[in-house]
Amino acid sequence: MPERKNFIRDIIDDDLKMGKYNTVHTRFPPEPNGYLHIGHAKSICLNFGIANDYNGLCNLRFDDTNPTKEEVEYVESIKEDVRWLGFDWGDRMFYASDYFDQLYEYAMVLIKKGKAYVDDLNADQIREYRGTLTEPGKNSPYRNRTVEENLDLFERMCKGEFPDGSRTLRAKIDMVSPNLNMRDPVMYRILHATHHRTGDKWCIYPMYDWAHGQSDSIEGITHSICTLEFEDHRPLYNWFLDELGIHHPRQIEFARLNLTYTVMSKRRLLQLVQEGRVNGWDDPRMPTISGLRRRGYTPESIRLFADRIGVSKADSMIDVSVLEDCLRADLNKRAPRVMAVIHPLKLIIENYPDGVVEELDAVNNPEDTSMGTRKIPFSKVLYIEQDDFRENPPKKYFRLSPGAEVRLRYAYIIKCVGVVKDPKTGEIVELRCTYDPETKSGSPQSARKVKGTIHWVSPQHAADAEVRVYDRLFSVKDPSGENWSEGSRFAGKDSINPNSLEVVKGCKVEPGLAAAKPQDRFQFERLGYYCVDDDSQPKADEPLAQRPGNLIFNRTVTLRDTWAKVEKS
RNA sequence: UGGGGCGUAGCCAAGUGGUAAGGCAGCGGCCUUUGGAGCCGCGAUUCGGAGGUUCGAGUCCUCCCGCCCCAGCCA
Repeated sequence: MPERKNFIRDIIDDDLKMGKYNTVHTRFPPEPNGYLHIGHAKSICLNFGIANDYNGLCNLRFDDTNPTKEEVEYVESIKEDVRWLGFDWGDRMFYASDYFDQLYEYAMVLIKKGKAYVDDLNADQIREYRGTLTEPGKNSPYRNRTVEENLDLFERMCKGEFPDGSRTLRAKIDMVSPNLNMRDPVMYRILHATHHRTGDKWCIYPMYDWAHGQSDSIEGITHSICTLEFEDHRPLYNWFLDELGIHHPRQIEFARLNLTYTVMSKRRLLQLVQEGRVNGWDDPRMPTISGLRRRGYTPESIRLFADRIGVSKADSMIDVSVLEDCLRADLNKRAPRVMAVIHPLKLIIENYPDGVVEELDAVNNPEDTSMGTRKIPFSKVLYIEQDDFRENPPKKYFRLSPGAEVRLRYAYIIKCVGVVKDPKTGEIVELRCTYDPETKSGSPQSARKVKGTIHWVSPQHAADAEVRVYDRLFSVKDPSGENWSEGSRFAGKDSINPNSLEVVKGCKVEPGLAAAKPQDRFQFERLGYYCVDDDSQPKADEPLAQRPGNLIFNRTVTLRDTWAKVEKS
């Protein structure tokens, strides 16, 4: 299989060669406190991808050490997203909470070794004692309690004898270490909170730093891949593992993903949801996996993206165009072509007989002829895209204009012979055209050169649809740099794109689309890729055929539009 | 100004002492019944900078500059 080389694989190759490990076992360890986003997808593809390529295994583990922020809704969504992306954790779905008992035993080991102590300092005092980046910390007055006293106090913490925040269990390391993580980090805090899995069994909960490395160790992880900000924590994880004398995974850090015109922190995404900036975690404008899915992205396109962007330790900001191109590359090969008119303009073919309907042949996918052909109805009255007509065409405009000829895709060559306007508003309401009967698609005369080809739909046969035209959520490249503080109304500072969603009703799509189901993806010829939104789902008691006006498409991504570029310049 | 990282084209990213891959974006052209797709061509005398080692340096050494992360009882 094609392996993408990167520094992580180099390290693994080396470890394998040196015999440090003889298998590869990775894990994807999300905290169930929000929905997964495209940045997590990078990590998922990395971890599961490496496991696959090295014939190893990858676990799914929920790092659920903070019951105040975690919910089952999130664990369900995470499982769905990982599965949807195409990865399988087999029977290896774990929770850090599975290890709470073991972690407690490990803590006892450290206490008995004199390497951990119960501290009575409160949060503020701990901060004061910690020192700063440039000043050393100082020892807590409780640092030298006896093992017996620590054992007793820790057991009582666990039994619930003390209120939240009153005491902690701390590792006894080095209060003057230049690495703040080594200044006697907190291992346990008292939290009388109900955990989504362990209920009220515990009222002390392990800190991430205390749980993570040991969880990896317990699972026999060989390569613990995480993001850059944990680089400073590695010495601490190593210290715990060494003091405990247990299996030692190798931690490797990589740079997290940043994408232009969006944000990638769960905190910001949560804020967007809570402030009603978007319609939930799966809003098609969100960079969440569920949002991308609803938008019409495919798992293949996301995996391709992960592959293309690579992995390194350099902070980076990937242009969304890379993501969009991955999608186009995938959908171009697979999406059935279809004709749809989003902003209809009526067109009458004056010399076409009344009442006649022709069934024309159309190719379902020129990139894949095995997808066959279909029939589409053609008649005297048609709709075309408003943008495909200009009364005063600019230079190089290949479409329809007064006196000009254009090809109707799969049909005939027509010529515009008249423009009908609303006498009051001056708005163009109808085009009068003539067609050349000799130019029917496939006939010898149809080979005639015409500048442009446009798409169309026969309204008397068409299905009605609503189209949700999505654009980027933010209008600035790096919205994380904006002021997100409460009350700052960052939307008012032009950082949120006011046109990120345009709902267009009264669109006409070719008749076959009436049978489309949610999540089906199509290419609307000459426009872009669209997918059927979940809102199209008929009510439970409503037959699929009867959902007038309830066919909703999301614009996933536009086609490359070289004309748009030309016109702009 | 403590500690940990990172600097190769507009954005990513290969490169592991032997003469700068690839992708996206951009720009030309060809082709086309999607202004789609496809195809062809164009960009780094130079790798943050300056010195040094070497026959030879993006790769090794020294110094300097810039950017990111760390002072949660979050993860």
